[in-house]
Amino acid sequence: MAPQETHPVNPSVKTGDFEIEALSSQCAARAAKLATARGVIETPVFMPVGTQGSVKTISNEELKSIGAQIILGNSYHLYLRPGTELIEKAGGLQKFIGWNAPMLTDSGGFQIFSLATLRRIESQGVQFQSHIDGSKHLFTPEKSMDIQRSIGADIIMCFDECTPYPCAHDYAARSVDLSVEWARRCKEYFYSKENKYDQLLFGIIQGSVYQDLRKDSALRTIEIDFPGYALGGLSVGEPKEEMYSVLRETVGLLPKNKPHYLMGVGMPEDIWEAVENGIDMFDCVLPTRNGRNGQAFTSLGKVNIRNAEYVSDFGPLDPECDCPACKGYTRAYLNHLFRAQELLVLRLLTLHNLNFMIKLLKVIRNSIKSDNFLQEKERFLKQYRSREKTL
RNA sequence: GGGGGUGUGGCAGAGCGGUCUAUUGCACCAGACUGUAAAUCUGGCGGGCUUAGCCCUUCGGUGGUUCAAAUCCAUCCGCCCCCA
Repeated sequence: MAPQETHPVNPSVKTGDFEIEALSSQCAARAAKLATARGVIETPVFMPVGTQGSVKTISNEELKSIGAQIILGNSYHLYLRPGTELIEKAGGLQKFIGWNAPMLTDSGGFQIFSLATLRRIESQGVQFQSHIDGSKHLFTPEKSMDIQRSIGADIIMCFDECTPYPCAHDYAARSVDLSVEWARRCKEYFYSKENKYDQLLFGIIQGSVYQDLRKDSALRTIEIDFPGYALGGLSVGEPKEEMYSVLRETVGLLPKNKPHYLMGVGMPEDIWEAVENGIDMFDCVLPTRNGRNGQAFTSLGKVNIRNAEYVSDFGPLDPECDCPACKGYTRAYLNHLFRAQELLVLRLLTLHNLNFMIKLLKVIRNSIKSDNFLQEKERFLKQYRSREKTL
């Protein structure tokens, strides 16, 4: 394969184009195509998370084989290791890891939440103490832009503060001010330099679970103007109803002709709910992390493959699934592998879960195009919840 | 034949007079995980009940000493090591 000399944008498609193919007549769901420098993404889409430049346990070929269109990387983690210098030397992250398709990087904003004990928010940015060696690193909006420019993903995110749950209203309000100001700085700084990889910079809406703050954040972020908008600070521990209620009130405020990305979500039921309200893009660690922890998402609900009930269950993990784990192996064997701590099971469950999510989004997309989204949602959820344990 | 050691809950292994249903690890049984500090974490793990508590039964067997024994004594049974 010949190395790419410049960014491989297809000259016939303008990066950032968001072509809506179908709108549901029943709700705000839509099916669309988003053009990025390294390819067009069909939405709604699920994006596997590969924090350190790798979707844990899964090869690029396998990702392709299950239909992954775009994967995530993370600024904080990749900046610490292997470092932006090396990634630049390699010709960008995609070349470095051998993924010749779209990528998106998170800004480090989530680490403000997840590494709360290892950082301090200051006026200019956030002082992180490396979880690897304890060294200190100041992340500013400008720094995050520099990192993400070096990494070179097709979609990059504004540096924001992902607030925790619960979060007091006045804190959340000040945090919205901060994230809006940072978004302004991100945009200004990012476009002050050459956009070498033709990257798309998305803005992020915050405001915790408060509708007034969400609205304020949305309007002010839209005012700055980005090619795409994300909802952040959700699925951080709040009750589902809180998240759903924010979705109902906030997604409608976003420009209809631009992609809507719900960060960090999620569970199958959350994804239906979000698409119904107009979300186009999702990322979540659940398929990969839960897979490694023995939990599979199946058409019949969640399955903890470690459990005793599967010791001699010689059926497939998910009878409706066509993934390698379901086609070639039994629940009993997967259970055995998990008990014996054989690494194969981590790969098989991860592959299955990712396949499940990607296929789910395909089903959702098709249901929008055939305009029976709500019926499909009901059908899916009924089956998905059919074996839920009732007490 | 002589000498020494040891037997604890599924396994390994602490405890060596009261605070012991008995540390810990493994195994086992469940649960959690949502822009990844995660192949991780949490809970349970003798029996029963009116289950944030109460009752009963456990530390090879038996019998003692003691107000009180997994812990001390005697004896029986089993296992291990060294010398001959």
